[in-house]
Amino acid sequence: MTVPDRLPESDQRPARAPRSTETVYARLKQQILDNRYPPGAQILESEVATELNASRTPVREAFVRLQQDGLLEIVPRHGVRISALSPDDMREIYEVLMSLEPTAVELLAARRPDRTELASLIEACDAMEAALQGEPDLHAWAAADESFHLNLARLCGNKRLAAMIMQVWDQAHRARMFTLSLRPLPIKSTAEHRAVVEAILAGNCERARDLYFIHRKRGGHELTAIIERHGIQRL
Amino acid sequence: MTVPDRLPESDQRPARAPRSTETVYARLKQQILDNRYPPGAQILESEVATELNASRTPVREAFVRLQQDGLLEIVPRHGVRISALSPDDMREIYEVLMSLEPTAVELLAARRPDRTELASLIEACDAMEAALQGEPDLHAWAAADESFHLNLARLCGNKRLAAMIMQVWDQAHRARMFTLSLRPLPIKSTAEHRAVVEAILAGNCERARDLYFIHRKRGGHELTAIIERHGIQRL
DNA sequence: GTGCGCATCAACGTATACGTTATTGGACGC
DNA sequence: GCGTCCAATAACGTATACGTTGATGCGCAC
Repeated sequence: MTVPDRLPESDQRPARAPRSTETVYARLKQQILDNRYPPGAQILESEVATELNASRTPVREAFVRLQQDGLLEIVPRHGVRISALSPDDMREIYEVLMSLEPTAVELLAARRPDRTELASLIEACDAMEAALQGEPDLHAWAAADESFHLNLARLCGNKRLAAMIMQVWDQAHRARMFTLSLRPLPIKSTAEHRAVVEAILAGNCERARDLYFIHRKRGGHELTAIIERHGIQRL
Repeated sequence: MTVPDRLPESDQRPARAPRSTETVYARLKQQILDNRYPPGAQILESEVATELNASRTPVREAFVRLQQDGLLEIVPRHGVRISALSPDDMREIYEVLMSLEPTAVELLAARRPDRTELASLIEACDAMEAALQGEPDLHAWAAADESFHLNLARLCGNKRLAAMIMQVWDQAHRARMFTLSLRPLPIKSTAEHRAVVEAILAGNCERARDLYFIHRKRGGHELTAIIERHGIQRL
């Protein structure tokens, strides 16, 4: 162990060979989110390794990261199991989001951003509205919704907060996709997003926070209602 | 026929061999929190491996987990560097805690727990008060403080929320220890903890949440004031 | 037919080997 | 003297080998 006098400056390197671990992690995560590995599925290290043309070592490393992301569980000597969300898990996730996301909105609003800085949010609102014009395109709407929330997290100026929001957001991704066609048309939700952006632009932190909290709370209620109505136990 | 979950308490059956990865992770984490590896320090996989009598494989796995905990950074081809907290990191951490911990208090209060359920919190309050009687024992106080907050996270009934609180709490551990002797005697802080417990017992969710928020906010201000006053850039 | 026990095996957990890359020190030229 | 280039080396990233463990299936006893 050495303690350098100065921290090494973060110089940008020209080109860096992409690490296998990174590829495996990204692709596995994508496949889990896309439901290609359904919840409850058991996966073997060697299967993934051969499928992704890698050895078990980077696969294991990716598994460890995905476990901390809450997307799978490593069961010793049994391989890994893709996490399934119970209704109770959904409650937890929405409680966390109801805490973190309004805070993110408040922090963002307090910085008094102009329209330029909020471009990604405004575009997402536009895209949500466009997706509901005429024949509704629910997947386009969901993509815009996701973009809105991820950009909100990014813009809040707190990397830890952003990372935490994205983490639980990813955990709930499959559930959102699943309930997408079961919920009422998200017209109100779309309007709420727009209202939050306007409140931020108006510099009204309190209002932005409250609007967002209500939005999140309603979304959570809608989701849990669907889950209960359909008696879904695992997703 | 199902096998009992728990092994017999007598040591007739040897306990399941703990995995090396787990040991390495736990010991490394402890050493980082105890400041045995100071912030900014560069560590080599092979050093840790020989020191802990393990091979590089479990060490790498522990590194990956510790990186996601935010306690170190893996710099490709350069080993790992123990994370150093900037004043900005402290801001981030306290913003997160100011969001999550009041939520945890509110959730706990909403469950209307009795004194028995809150025993660990009450004991922590007692311990904090005891540590300030006569000659103040700051380390004992800090341990009780830590116990209070971790138990609060545990009791709130939301595992994800608890894990997130503990994660950032650990990140700030060294900073708290460092500033322990620089801050005023935590008499007020101790009283605030007690007040929160009383509000929870009284079933007053709003009050419990608000009290806690104020407590956390004051703690954050104290810490940042110390950091600024001493011109600390990295800790 | 049922249940217990042993053997076989599959998959993991860990160790180690190998190739790659970035750094460092020295030599050479200016 | 100083800067540049090259070679040696250290450390990582990945692959692979090895031992361990829990599971599965078959046979035998009852």
